[in-house]
Amino acid sequence: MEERHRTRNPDATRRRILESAYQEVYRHGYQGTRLDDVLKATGLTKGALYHHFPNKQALGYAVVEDVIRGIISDIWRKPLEQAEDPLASIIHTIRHMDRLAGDQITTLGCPLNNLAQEMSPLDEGFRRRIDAVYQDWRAWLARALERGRAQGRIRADVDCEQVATFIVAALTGCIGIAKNAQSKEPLNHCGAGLISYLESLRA
Amino acid sequence: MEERHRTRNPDATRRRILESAYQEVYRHGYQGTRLDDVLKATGLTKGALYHHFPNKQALGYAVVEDVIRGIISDIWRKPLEQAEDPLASIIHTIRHMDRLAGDQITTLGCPLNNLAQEMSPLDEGFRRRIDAVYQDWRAWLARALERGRAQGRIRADVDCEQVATFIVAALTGCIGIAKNAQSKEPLNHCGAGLISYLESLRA
DNA sequence: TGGAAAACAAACCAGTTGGTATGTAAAATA
DNA sequence: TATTTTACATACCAACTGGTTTGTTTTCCA
Repeated sequence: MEERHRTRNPDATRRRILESAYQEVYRHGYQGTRLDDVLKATGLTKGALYHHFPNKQALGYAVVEDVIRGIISDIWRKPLEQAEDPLASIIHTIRHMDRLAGDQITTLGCPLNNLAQEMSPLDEGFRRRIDAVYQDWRAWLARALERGRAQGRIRADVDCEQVATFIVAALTGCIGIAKNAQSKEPLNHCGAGLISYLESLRA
Repeated sequence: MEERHRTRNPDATRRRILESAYQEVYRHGYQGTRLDDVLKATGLTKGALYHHFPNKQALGYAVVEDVIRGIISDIWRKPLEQAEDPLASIIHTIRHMDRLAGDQITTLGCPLNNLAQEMSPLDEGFRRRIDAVYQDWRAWLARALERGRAQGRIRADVDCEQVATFIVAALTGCIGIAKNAQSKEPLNHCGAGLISYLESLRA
């Protein structure tokens, strides 16, 4: 039986720090994130932070691996695995992106892409961890597309790996456009282009 | 007659600072850019910097308006205006992106997108200036597409504005993927998806 | 049950960084 | 030519920021 601690709960503390760090990084970027601000939102102090993480970099790495990866997974992995018509599922997710990913997607963009564009050229550790999430994301898409192709719903000549890469790229680009415009409209406007491309893959 | 000053040339000094600032911002982001580093590359000092720019923010704004805008214009504006077959011109530019935009495009990404993703949610002044460049870029593409449609080279049912937006988004996304992978391969791999979409617009 | 280890809090520190005050030589101007 | 203005250089500073040290209270375990 799991025992409930009222006064201390290190796992929950770690998660509180991580969640706050994620929000700060999402809003201000990694370099723009101040550890004092991360802590202010939790009510904790430096002692707690440096007990759970050796330094700011390790906290940033953990945000990628423990928070952002889970967010992408929630939106894409399960729906794709369970979908009867994979292509329809992909299109559905793109169409309802703002609802599925939260309002912040329009104003703050894709948290994975944000970190990728900021940190990939600066820190190889970040780059590798971010790339691992992208690889997972592409793999979930590619496997779903292959299933659709095996079902005969998708054209036989479609290169599923390439299409998966393009979907990730194009969708990321669309979200980025919406973020810069600070409006939902371009996300739908631009997503329509991606969807029309996807429709063209139908058998 | 333009007189050549050997000892002082404020316009050239301003441009040296701007060019160096562009490189630093391109490499480290705006928040990651240190004014001392910008100056180190020029051999100038704070006195020169703060004579030409009131503060770091104004320098950042000038990088968008005076440097990045020119780079995008060089790559897209003239080729599109002069192209006989606009769609072929677009595809050509995408195919030879690494040559046209320089090697840095693979390792450092799109300078406009970098700043957009970092600064749009943080600074309205940045956002507006970046958005103005995006609007120009889309307009150049949309006008070229309309010309192609009028020529009968592009399908009559194509929404040129929407396609232009999608091209910008998808290409930006492709460059971002290549940057995170730190390799040219995904740029071509991913650009192929965009090109196959563009081919489908042919009449 | 008592000592060790874990989980924090609080105060502090040194390096960094955008910005400023002051000085000075070259150009423009009157 | 005298004077003002421009175009910088130099030295300096206050605020910020990641990280450390020390102290205290729980929790674990032998």
